[in-house]
Amino acid sequence: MDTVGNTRTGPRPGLRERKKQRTRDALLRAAVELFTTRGYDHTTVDEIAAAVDVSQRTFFRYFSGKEEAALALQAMTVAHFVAAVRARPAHEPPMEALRRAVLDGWDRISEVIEAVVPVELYLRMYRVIESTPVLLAAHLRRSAETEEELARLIAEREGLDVDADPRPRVAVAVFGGVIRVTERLWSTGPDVSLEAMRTLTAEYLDQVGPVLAGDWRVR
Amino acid sequence: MDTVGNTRTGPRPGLRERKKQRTRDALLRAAVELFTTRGYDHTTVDEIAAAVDVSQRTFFRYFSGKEEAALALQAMTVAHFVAAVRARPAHEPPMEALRRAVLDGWDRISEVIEAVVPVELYLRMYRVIESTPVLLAAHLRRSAETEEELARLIAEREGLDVDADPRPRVAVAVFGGVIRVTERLWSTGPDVSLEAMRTLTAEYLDQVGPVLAGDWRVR
DNA sequence: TGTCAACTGTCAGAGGCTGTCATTAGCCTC
DNA sequence: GAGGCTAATGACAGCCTCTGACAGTTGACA
Repeated sequence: MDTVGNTRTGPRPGLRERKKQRTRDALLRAAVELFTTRGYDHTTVDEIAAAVDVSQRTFFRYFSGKEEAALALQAMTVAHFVAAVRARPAHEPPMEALRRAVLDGWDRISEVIEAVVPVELYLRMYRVIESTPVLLAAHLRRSAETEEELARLIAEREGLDVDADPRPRVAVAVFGGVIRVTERLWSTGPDVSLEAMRTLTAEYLDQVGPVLAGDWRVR
Repeated sequence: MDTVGNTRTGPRPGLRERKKQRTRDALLRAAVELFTTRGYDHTTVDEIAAAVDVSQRTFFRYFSGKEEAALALQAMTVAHFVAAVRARPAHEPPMEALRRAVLDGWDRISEVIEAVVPVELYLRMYRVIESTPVLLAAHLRRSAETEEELARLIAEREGLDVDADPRPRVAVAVFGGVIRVTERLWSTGPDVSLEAMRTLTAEYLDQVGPVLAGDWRVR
């Protein structure tokens, strides 16, 4: 099964495969639905399984744990983001490529998510993640893994050795740091629209340069 | 009780307090000892409690969970780092203050840690954290909290409003991003000496400027 | 010294997660 | 289309983390 979970392509699979896909989708939907209404901590795996009329054991055959179910939607968008970076023209400077890839990602998010759940639900889940300590922690760890992948990707683009030249990892770390700030501000702020996320991201990325200039008091 | 755990100052406390401190230290030592030898996942709370001859319930009265015990040493050094930033002279530019505070932190780490466990054990524990998914996740979440605290601190230094001016948060995010890269490289690399950590940190922080310059191929 | 409050141990139980094994249900061949 | 093969599932049993409740113990302090 596709780890990321919802790539529907190729020839029509057999009944068995279709059934599995349906079960997984149903579990994911039920989980997100419950998480966003009752909260992550107040939702038990038994409840999720019961909502889909499946045994608890089966839930754990589709998801490595409660956590994975909660982060599955995120994983999908992240995968598309990485693909977008990979697709950027080679002549773009690294930071520029990363910047355009995220902003593009936010623009295309509906296409990716809507196949499984309404985007609105995805946005609500995003806030659950940000406000639930264990989920935030897991999310940050995954972000670290993504950063490693991106660093290798950037190094390749620029014809560098990731383990010899610090710049790819530093670039991605700087970028990732800013992205995480915007994620948190957006999810705790008043305007949770996609447009707000876009402008916030762009605005904050623009601040990296000024920040390095020593004296901030002169604006 | 002090959350960070091991600030021994002020007048000599009563027998009860001293006993509590001893129990906590013993639990922490036992935990770290077991984590670094058997590994975090293969150590149960029962084993830690048994090693100190205390009930499992008591362990949970001193630490909110297994995780907190594993990150307690880290928490101590982080607290000292934040204090160091606070102590930097006001005329230093933000990034400079942060940089000097970390490097200072590494220099003084023995003074902070040695009161509880040998530094060597601390360094080994550091690597356990970095190589244990759940611990790394928790560590990253705490780092995010620290960043928020630092952002407020920097904003205050510079006479800015954290919620109005993006720069404090961006600065800290950039800094934190680089620090985390060095942490990971160091803990997975061949040379785990303190000196290696110091030079790695300095070297990588120096790369932030160059990274933002567009064309990397011209070195 | 006796009372109070803090600390501890014991017990019971919820919830996440795993191994095992029997049963069910697609799939494929003859 | 009957039967064998194998993947998927359900049903337990059990480990581990963590919490609440209650009773026993031990410093602190008048």
